[in-house]
Amino acid sequence: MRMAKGVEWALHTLLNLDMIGGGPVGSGQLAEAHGLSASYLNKQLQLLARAQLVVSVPGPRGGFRLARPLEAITLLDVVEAIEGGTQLFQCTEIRCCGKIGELSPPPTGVCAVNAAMRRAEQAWRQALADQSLADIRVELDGTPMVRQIVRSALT
Amino acid sequence: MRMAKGVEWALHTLLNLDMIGGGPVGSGQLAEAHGLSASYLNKQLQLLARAQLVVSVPGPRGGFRLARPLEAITLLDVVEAIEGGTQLFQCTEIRCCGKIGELSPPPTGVCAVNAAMRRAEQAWRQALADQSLADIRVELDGTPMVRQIVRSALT
DNA sequence: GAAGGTATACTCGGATAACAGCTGTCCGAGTACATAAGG
DNA sequence: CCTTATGTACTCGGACAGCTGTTATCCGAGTATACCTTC
Repeated sequence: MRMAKGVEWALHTLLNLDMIGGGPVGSGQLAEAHGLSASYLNKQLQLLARAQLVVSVPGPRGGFRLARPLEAITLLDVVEAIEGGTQLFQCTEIRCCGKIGELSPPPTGVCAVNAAMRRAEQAWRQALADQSLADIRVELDGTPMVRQIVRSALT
Repeated sequence: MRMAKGVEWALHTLLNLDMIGGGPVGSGQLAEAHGLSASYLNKQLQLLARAQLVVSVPGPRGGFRLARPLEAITLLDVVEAIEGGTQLFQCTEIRCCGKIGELSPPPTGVCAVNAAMRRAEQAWRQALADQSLADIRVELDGTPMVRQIVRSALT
């Protein structure tokens, strides 16, 4: 079980978009900034656009720009935009199959195993929702001249 | 991103092993209990045996039995036994690649994005570690005659 | 009748294919700009 | 000189292969049991 690489790409790219500020930036430039595949990064940016985290501008001088300030974008927003809203643990209801399933009466409540796993997953989602990209930007600002580097790399 | 199906199989199977109690049960019987593939469940049980959650008994009348009471088995134990101890978010250090990587000085601390994702993952692992299989058994005991059904299905 | 050896059947254990989803790439649709022609 | 039509180049957007990891299966190694032979 591993998170899609696109999540990492999206997070760094969103931070770069904020560092630049202003007009839209093409996926090609954003990819060169970190040595990524432009086409595949574009795919991830399309997912972010569908989730309304960025807005896409077609045509020359087009590209992507942030749809909201970083304060209004949580880690959960990005993860769900890239990965989709699916659950980590997907209950197959095997309690209803096989000999035990045949001998048991039709279950009424939620599977106890599923409930326990969802509780843990909920803690994860909550921790993701509690951190915004602005919080990460604060840590990044500790390193010197980040903004200048990003701006010179993306122009 | 989806958790391996084997985690669900392992959790239900561990609970069944406790309901039965006593002697070892073969993977074939455990698989029939929920209509699973015996060979593949056996693979998962081998992973549980390596993690010392169950002990395997070879030969006829052999099988698997719990190595510890359910109180001493957490959800995290099972997840890590099946999935391995790998992180959900694996940082590729793309901050060191591309134009930004070339222009930036060699980074000293941990990547801020990675740190934030690990914090959330830590919350998940903690929530998994806080729940033992005995807690799930308590919920299961609410449903009537679970033990009799499991025992009659596994004999 | 008892002891020992042997064959057997049943289990785990690991090595081997089949499938799905992530990863990466390509080409078409659409748009803003630049250019050139006409009034 | 200003306006307008047109061509062009650059962008997003979605459709198309490749590859890693999960899912599923099969066969060999090892052992307790049952049986048969022998004393």
